[in-house]
Amino acid sequence: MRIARVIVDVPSRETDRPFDYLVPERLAEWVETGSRVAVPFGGRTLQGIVLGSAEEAEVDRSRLKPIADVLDAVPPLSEELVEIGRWMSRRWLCPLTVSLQAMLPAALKGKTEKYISPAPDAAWTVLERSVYADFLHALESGGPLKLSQLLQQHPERADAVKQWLKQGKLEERQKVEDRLSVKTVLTVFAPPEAALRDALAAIPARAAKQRELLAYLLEHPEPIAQAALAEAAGTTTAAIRALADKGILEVKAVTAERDPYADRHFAPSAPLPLTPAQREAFAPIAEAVERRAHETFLLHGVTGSGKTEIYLQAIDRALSQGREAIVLVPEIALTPQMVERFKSRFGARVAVLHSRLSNGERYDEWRKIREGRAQVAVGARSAVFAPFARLGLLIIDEEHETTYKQEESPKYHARDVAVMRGRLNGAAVVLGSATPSLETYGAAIGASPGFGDRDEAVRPVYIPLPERVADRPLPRVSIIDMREELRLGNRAMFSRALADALRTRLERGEQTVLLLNRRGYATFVMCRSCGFTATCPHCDIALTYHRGSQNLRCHYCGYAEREPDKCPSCESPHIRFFGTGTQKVEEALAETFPGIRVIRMDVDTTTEKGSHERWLTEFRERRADVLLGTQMVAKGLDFPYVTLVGVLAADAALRLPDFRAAERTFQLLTQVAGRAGRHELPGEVIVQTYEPEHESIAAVEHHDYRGFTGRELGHRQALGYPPYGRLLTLTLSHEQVPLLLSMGQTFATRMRERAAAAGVRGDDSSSDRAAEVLGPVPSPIPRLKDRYRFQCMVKYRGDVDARAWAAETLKELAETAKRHGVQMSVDVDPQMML
DNA sequence: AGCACGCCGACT
DNA sequence: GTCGGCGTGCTC
Repeated sequence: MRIARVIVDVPSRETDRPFDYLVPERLAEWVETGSRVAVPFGGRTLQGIVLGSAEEAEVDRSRLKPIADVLDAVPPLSEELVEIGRWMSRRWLCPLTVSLQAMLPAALKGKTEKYISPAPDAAWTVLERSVYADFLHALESGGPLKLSQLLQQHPERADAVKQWLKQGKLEERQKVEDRLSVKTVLTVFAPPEAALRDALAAIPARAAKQRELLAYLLEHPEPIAQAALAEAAGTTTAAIRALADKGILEVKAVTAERDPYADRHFAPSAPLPLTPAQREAFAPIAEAVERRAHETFLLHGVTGSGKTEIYLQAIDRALSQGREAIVLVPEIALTPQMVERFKSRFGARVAVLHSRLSNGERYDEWRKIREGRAQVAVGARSAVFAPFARLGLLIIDEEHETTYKQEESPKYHARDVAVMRGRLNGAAVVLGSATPSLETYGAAIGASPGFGDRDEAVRPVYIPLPERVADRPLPRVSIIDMREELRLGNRAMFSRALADALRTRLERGEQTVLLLNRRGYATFVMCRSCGFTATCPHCDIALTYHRGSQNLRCHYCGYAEREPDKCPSCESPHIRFFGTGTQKVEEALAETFPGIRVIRMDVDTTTEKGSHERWLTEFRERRADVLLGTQMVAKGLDFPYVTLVGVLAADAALRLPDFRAAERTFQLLTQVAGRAGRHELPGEVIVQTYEPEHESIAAVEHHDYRGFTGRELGHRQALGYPPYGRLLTLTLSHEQVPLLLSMGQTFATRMRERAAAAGVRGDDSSSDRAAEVLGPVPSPIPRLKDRYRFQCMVKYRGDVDARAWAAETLKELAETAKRHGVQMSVDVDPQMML
C-alpha cells in the first residue's frame, strides 16, 4: 500500500471524508483495510481507520503526511465490518467515524496523549535550573513525561511549560493510546526443581511457613497468582514476599486475562428433544443454515413455547459447519439465567458482551471473537458487530424490544444491521418474539411494506409457534376495572381480586411478580395548595423524589436538590410526593400483608454491579414472596413457583405522546403475563386498569395478538405511520429559542421545496401526500442541560427518498448551525417519540 | 473537534 | 508598544 485512505476520528460533517496518507516502508505490511492508525492531522495526532488504498492521492502529493503508527497487530475491523460502517452512515445519516467507532470496544477508542521531553540543545537559565530543579531532573532522567499528568499534579507549571514549548526548550510528541487499564496480577514464578530443593534445605526450620510454600511449589511448579498460592499453601503473602526478597522466588506483575465467568461452573447440557411444533419451526431455519443462504425468519412463538431451544439447535447447526453465530438479547434480559443456557450448551465457545462488563473485560471477550477462540457471541445491541469471519447465523431474541435502537449517534437499529450482515455473509437471520413489532410482523404476513432500507426491503418468512411446550396452557388473564373498585369504596393500590390472589399465594407458598409500569407515573413533587411542581432548572422536566438520599433529582442531567419542607412558591407546608413509585407499593404491601417478603427491583436497587443477579437468585431460591419492579421484571425471567402476575397500572404508558403507546402497552402486558405458570403450576394474571376497554388492554385477556395487531395496523395505515409510512426527526438545540425557530423553519421550507421538486406534494393539505413536514415544535423534552430543543418531523411514504433530502438540507444548514453553535441531530426511523 | 492564524482592548 | 481576547477556516 503506497497511499492509504483514512477516516480520522473527528465526528463532524466537514471531516466526514477520507484523507490520504503516505504509508511508510516500515509500516507497509501492517496497514490494511480496517487497520487502526495514528495520523498527524492539523497539528495534532489522531486515531484513524484505514478504508482502503489508492494509487494516486486526490490532492497534491507534497501535502501528504505519513501515517505515524499502526495501533493493533491485527486490524480490528474486517473488510466486511468497514462495509457495514459505510452502509450505516448512509442509512442513519451519521459521520463514518461514528459508525466505525461504534463497532469497536470502548477500549479501542484511541485517545491522544501529549508527551514532553527536553530538547537536546536546550539552554536552561540558571534561574530555571534552580527553581525547577526537581522537574528538570525528572525530565532528563525519566524520559518523556505525560503532559496531562504533569498538569494535573502541578497546575502552576502550565505557563512555564507552554513557554518552553514555544521557545523550543521542550519538545512535544503525541501518541494515540488505547483506553485500557491493563489489569495485572502478581504472579509467583518458582525456580527449577533443583534450585527449589537447595533453597528448601537452606531455610531454617523455624521459618515453617516458607518451608510449606516451597514444599507446595515442588508439587505444583507452574506459575501461580500470589494470592492463590498463599491460600493454597495455607500461608500469607508475607511469607511469599520474604522468599522473593531472598531471591528464591520471582514475583512479577502479569497482565491478566479477565474472565468474568471464570469462577462459575456451568453444568453441560445436551440438546432437548423438540416437540413436533418446534421441529416444524426449526426445519426451515436449519435448512437455510445448511444451504448457507441468507434468509430472514420471524419466529413468532408465544411465551413459553421453547424458542430458546430452537435457537440453541440452530446455532449447533451453524457451528457444525465451521461457522459462527451471534445472539442478541435485550440488555435487561441478559441475565445469568440466559447466559447460563448458552454456556452450558456451548461452554468456552461462548463470548458474552453486556454493559456491566468493564472496558477491559469487554475487550477480552471481543478479542476471543476476533481471534477465533469463541464461535458464539451472546450480547446486547452492540454484539451485532461481533467481529466473526465466518458468520452463519444471527438471532435477535425479543426482536420487538426498543433497546435494539440506539438513542445516541449512530442511531442504528440492530435488527437492520443483523439483516445486512446476514446478507453480506450468506447467513440466516432469526427474529424471535412472542409479540413481534408491527414492522416485522406486518412485513412477514404481507400486510405492510418490508422493513429496513428503502431499496432493500426485508420480508421475513413467518414461522408461528402458537403453543406452549408440554401442553401447558397460557395463564388466565383477568382485567380489573379500577374505576369500579373506587366506586365500591376501595381506594387502595390493590384491587380486591389482586389482594385475594396475593393472599392465596402467600398461603400456598407460591410466588408473585408485580409489575409497576412506571413510565408516566414517576414520583413527582406537587404543592397541594398552589399546584407548584418541582422541575429541573436546566431541563424543564419534573424532578423525581428519592427517598434514600432525601433529595429531588433530574433523571436527564443528574441535577439534585434537597427535599423541600415548604412550597418554594407559596410557602405552604402541604407539599407532597405524588405518584406510585415502587417504594410506595412496597410500603403498601408491608401494610396489607404483614411479614410479606418483597424484593424490589428498580433503578435504585440495581445500579450496583451484580445486584440485579443477586436479587434474582434470592427470588429463585424462594427467599421472597413477591418480586416487585418496573419493566425489568417483565422480560425473560423464568421461575417455576411464580403462579401470579399482577400489573398495577396497565394504562400508565397509554397517554404518552407516542404513536406506539398502544403497541408497547400490549407487548409489555403480554410479556409480563408470560412469566406466570411456565412450569407445572398453572398461572394467573391480574391486570389493573382505568381503561379496561382500550384495545391494547382488552386484547391481553384472550392473548389475542392477531386481533390487536390487525386493528392497530389499520390505524397506522390510515394515519400513514410506520410500518406504512416512514419517519425522520430533526432535533435542534441552542441556549436561545428564536434561532431554533428560524432554523427549524428553514429546514421545513427546504424539505418542502425538495418534495415539490421531486414531483410529490410536500405541504400538509394534500390527502395523498408522499411527504409531510411537521414543525418546528418544542421537543417532548423542551429543554435539556440549559439548551432549548425544537424538532421537525418528516413523515413520508416509503417510495420517496426523504433521507437524501434531509442529508442535502442539513449540509446547507451546516454553516449557519456551526456559526451560531446550534446542534443538529437527525433520527432516521425513530423508535421513541419522546 | 481543536488548533492556528488574524484583527482590536488593557497592561508592562 | 505587547499580550491576549475569541471569531472563522482548515485539517491529507
